[in-house]
Amino acid sequence: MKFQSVTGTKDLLPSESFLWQRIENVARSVFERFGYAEIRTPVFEDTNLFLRGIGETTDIVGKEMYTFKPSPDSDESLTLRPEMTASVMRAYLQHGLGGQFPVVKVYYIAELFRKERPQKGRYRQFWQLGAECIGSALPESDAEMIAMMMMIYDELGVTNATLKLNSLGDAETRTRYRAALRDYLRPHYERLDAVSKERFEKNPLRILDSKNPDLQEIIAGAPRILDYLDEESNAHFEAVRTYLDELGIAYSIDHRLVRGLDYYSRTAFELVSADLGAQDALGGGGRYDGLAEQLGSPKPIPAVGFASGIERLWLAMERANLLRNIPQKKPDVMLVAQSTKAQTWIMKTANEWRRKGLVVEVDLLRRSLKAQMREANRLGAKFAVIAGESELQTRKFQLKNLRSSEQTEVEEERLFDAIKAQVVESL
RNA sequence: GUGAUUGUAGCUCAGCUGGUUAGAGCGCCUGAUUGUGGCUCAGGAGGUCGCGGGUUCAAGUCCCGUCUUUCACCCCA
Repeated sequence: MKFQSVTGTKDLLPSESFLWQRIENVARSVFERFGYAEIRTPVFEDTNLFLRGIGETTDIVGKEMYTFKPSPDSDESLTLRPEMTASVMRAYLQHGLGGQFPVVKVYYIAELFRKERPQKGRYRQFWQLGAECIGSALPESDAEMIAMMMMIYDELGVTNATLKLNSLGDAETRTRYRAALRDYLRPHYERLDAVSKERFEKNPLRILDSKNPDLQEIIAGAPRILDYLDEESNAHFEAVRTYLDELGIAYSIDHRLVRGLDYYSRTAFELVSADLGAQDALGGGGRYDGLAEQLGSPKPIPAVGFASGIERLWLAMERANLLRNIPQKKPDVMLVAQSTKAQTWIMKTANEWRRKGLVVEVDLLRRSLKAQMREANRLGAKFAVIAGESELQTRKFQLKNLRSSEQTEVEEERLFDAIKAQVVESL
């Protein structure tokens, strides 16, 4: 084969696109019930936006971004977006949305790009659905964000998953905690693996994430960030928990759920699926009160958001057998022609009926009557109308119900209503 | 980026230690009724065996490279 899709990218074929649409429709429906409006931003941005927004030391910026120049001799550097939060905040600041609305609530369903080695549920071009709530520092917005995310999963039927919750406190909390964690780990330093040793200096919080079984004992004894929370963060966290309890949303505290970047604060959450492998995070999010300032805002702007990988959501639904029950739109009727003259009648009639709202199929290959009937059956059409010489003369057509196999003769002017009535009935 | 793994018809796969025209199921097409689907039966189309080198009298089968798939690591904002 001469051409194929590039490594880490995937085609969404017609046979399954309706499943994808189902996920999108459920998500949109929930977002809108929460009063969130869609935002669409360009797929590429000034590279500096992500350098500032994500942090220059991270792997993403270092090796996982698709960065390019608009022209060979340009000084400009552009990057395909590896995430949405920076873009949304940029748009918020650029258009002064905060000046028009005290709280801005937006959602997106967007494709993102990261140059990672592909594996299960992880592609180089992938889709996320997510939301950002900008302008409130209060726990109500955290709780609402989590509730919204959970409602989407719930309505899609994804229930075999655990919501993990933690609080990162404020910047000072993390400084104190990081110091405490290093103090704790220092006596065990020699027992750490190479990766953890490197993290010890760079980002000791990440050591808590290590999957190395030899380290679990050490990790289990590590101090917990929740014990280092400042008073306000603690109150905030308690409030979020109370709201979740009241809303009937189950969660488990996971003090190992951490985020390394400085603009994160307080609430962090993640939904982990039991049906997936190593890439088991379905979605997650948290509070990022420090991001706006990093992107040049003169004052801090509190915000909270979540994002969810659609490919992984898909995978989880597949594993849980949830994709099988999603109905596919089938044709209401197939118009079957038996001669060239009938072909003309069919073209004309199909067009009229489609205008009036029916889903009408017509054979485009001039196949035999038999083949057209077979096609009607394969497409799952509810009815077939057979038009041949005699029908055109008598203006009475054969109407066959392909479910019951009943066939009746119907006058031309009554055909549409006869089909319409039964199609509506069968829904 | 590291380590392993996969690649034969549209799809899922078989093909023993290298040996004649590469097979099956499903799907697709045609017919069994010159005006009718689903079931059954009978035919049929469809394959550069990922690609490029090499070894050999002979390679889908062995070797090397490359691309791709998958799994894990790194990382996951």
